[in-house]
Amino acid sequence: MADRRQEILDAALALADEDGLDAVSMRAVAQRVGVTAMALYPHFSSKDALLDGLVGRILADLALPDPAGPWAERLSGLAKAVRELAHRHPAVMPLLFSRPAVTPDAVRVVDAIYQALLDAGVPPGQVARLERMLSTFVLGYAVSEVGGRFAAGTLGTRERRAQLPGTELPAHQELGSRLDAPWSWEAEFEADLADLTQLILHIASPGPGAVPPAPGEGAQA
Amino acid sequence: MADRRQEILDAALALADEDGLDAVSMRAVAQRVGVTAMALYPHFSSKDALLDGLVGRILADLALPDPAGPWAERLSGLAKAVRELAHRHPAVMPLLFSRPAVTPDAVRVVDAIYQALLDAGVPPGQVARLERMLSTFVLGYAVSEVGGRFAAGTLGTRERRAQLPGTELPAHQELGSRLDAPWSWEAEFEADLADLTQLILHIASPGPGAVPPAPGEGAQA
DNA sequence: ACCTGAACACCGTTCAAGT
DNA sequence: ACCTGAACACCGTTCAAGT
Repeated sequence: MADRRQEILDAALALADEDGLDAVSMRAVAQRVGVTAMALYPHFSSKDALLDGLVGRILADLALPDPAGPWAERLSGLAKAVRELAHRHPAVMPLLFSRPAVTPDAVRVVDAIYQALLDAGVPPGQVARLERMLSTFVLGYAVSEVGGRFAAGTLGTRERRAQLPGTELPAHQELGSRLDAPWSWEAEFEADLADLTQLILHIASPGPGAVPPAPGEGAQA
Repeated sequence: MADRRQEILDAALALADEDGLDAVSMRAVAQRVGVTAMALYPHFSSKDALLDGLVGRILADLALPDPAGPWAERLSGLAKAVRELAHRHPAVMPLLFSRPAVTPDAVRVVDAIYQALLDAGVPPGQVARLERMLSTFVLGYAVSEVGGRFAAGTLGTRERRAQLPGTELPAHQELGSRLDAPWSWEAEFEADLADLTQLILHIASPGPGAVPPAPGEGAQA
C-alpha cells in the first residue's frame, strides 16, 4: 500500500499471470484495485506506459548474481534467473522483446553482463555485441519455451511424421526417432549455455585458426 | 483474386506493414477487402486464426537457400533471409515467437536447417537442439533489431552515461566511448553468425578440451 | 457457401465535474 | 493531486436473416 502506483502494477501483474496479457485492460486493473479506470491515468499516462511499468515490475524481481563469483557462474546464474522469471510470468515475457530496457533495473543487468564478459577476457570492442547476442538468445529461449514455440514446432512426434509424404523433409526422415526423444527444456538450456560459454572463451583467447576480429573493431582500426 | 482467403491475408499484411499490428482489426481488414467484418469468418474462424494465416503468409515469402551450396552458406543465407523478412514486415515478426511453426512452409525451413547441420557433421543427437538454438537467436535478433530493443537499450550514448552517478555501473564506465561507436546491425549480425558457425564446427569435430556431450545424448547413453 | 445488419459485451481515452 | 460518471469511437464475435 506504500504507493498507489505499485498497487496498480501488482494488480496488472496478477491479472497477466492468471488470465494472460489480454486480461490486462485498464478497466480490469482498475476494478481489481477498487477504483475507476480513469483513476489510473494520473499514475500512467496511457496503457502503454502501464505495460512499461509492468516490465519494470518483473525486472525488479530478477536477482543479480553475487559479483564475487567466477564470471561463467555469474553469466549462467543470470540466464537461469531470466528463465525462471519466464516461468513465473509467461504472459509478460514477450514485452521484454519490444520494450527497450532503459529502466535503472534493466541497465544494472546489462552492466553485470558487461562486467562478466570483461572478466572473461573478451576484448572491450566486442563486449557490447556479445551482450546483445547473449541477451537475445536467453530472452528468446525463455519466450519460446513458455510460449510453446518449442513444444509444437518441430514435428517431433512419430505420429505427425507418419503423415508426411515419403520423399519430403529428408532431414526429418534421416533423424527419425531422435526427434521424439524425451527431453527437458532445462537440460537443453544448460547445454546451450555451456556451448555459449565455450564461444566466449574462444573469443577471449583465440587459438590458431580462430574467428577473425569483428568488422570495425579488434586488432585493426 | 485467385482466392478470397489470400486476398484477406494480403489486406491484413498491408495494414500491418503500414500501421502496425494494432491496425489489423477484423473490421479494418474487411473494409479493405470491401466487405463486412462478418464476411471474414467463413475463411478464418477467429482473429487468432487470421493471425496464424498472416504468419504463414510471410513465411511463404522466405526464400530457401540453394541446397547445393556449402552448409555454412545455406545457414547464413537462411538467417539473412529472416532478417530481411523482419525489415519488410516488422510488425508481424513478433508473432513468430508465440505461434509455433507447424505449417508446411515452416517445417520445410526447419528441415533445411537440420540438413545443413547434418552436413556440417553435427552428431544427430544434437541437431534438434542446435536448430532451436540457432532459430531462437536469429528470430530474436531480427525482432530485437526492428522492434527497437537494441537501439535504445544499452545506454550507449555519451549523454545518457553522463547522467549517471559516478560509482554506479562500473562496466559501463570502463567501456566508456566504446559503447557509442557507430555500428551497423547488419555487420553485427554477420559477426554473430560467424561466431555461431565456429561453434557448430566445434561441436561437429571437438578438439581436445572440448565441450562435454549434451546430457542424455552423445557418446554415452 | 458466402454475405449482411443489428446487437452484445467489451475496449482506451477525453472531458467536465467534483474533492 | 486524485477520483468519478458520462460519452466517443472503437473492438471481436453471435445471431437471425438473406442469396
